[in-house]
Amino acid sequence: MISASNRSEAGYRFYSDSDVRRVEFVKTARNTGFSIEDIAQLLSIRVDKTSHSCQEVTDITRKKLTQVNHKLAELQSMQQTLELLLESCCGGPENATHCSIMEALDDGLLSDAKQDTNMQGRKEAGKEIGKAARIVGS
Amino acid sequence: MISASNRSEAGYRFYSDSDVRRVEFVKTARNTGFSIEDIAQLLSIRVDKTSHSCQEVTDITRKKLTQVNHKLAELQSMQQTLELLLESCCGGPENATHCSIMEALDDGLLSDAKQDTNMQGRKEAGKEIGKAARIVGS
DNA sequence: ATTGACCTTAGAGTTGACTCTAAGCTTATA
DNA sequence: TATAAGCTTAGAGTCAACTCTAAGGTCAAT
Repeated sequence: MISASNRSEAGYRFYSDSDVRRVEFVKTARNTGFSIEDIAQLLSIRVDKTSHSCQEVTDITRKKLTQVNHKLAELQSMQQTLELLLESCCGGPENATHCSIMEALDDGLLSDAKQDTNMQGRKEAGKEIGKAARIVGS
Repeated sequence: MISASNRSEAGYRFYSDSDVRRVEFVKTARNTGFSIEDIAQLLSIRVDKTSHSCQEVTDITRKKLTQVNHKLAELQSMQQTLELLLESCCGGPENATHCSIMEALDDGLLSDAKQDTNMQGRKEAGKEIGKAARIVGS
């Protein structure tokens, strides 16, 4: 993606100004949140702008924005939950027998029944313990 | 982390109610954003609450919140940038020769000089192309 | 000329959290 | 009592983006 355009006799790379500009482009795109693969696409557009449309570029950008928004929603929900948990717990040196964080986790955070937000990428959050789960007393 | 407490003669797992409660605990923690490792810690507290303090629990929680907040900041910055980019580009079928997204990436998004926000986890964002980079014209 | 810093390639290892496979045994049901 | 569905273990593979290593060659400054 950032190969040098020519080499010394011994094979050392030489970077032209335009190579450097390419690298800067990559860094900027990286900072903007684009993945390596996205950037490969953007670069291939960059080297031949005339045969690519603005739409292609906005498609990539919009897709990324959608992902970012999704992740943001997840994180905001986590943030809220974590803040609530922290508010509820004394955080002191006493033992955790009645720790309200532990209790909340035990009780499935019943307050705000968020479910499966987060869960990065997992399709089905894994199947449940199968078929009524051979559950036995206690 | 979620081993069954006993087995059938043939080795099939039997899950007791308390095993199931443990699994629910894990799921809730997962939904809250805790990593597998965090959860292992929380579980070890859970099984013997008397020898762990509330502080240990809040430490784990606060650490996670810090991470979440950090990631949130990154994502918010990305979101803003991506939105700006999308606003600036026509997104039409015309070729990308003057695409303002491409231009913005070329110019390092000079508007709001964000730097190294994002860059997930990379220590130093990789060293620069070494020592003035053997740059040569063009 | 020596030398220390730096470059080259290639490949392996890491992280975190999965997902998939295979071979073979067990179970509940029809 | 067949039999399909489901369980067991163990290990390999996947994803994304690094990070590290090694062996050997090169370059620039002293």
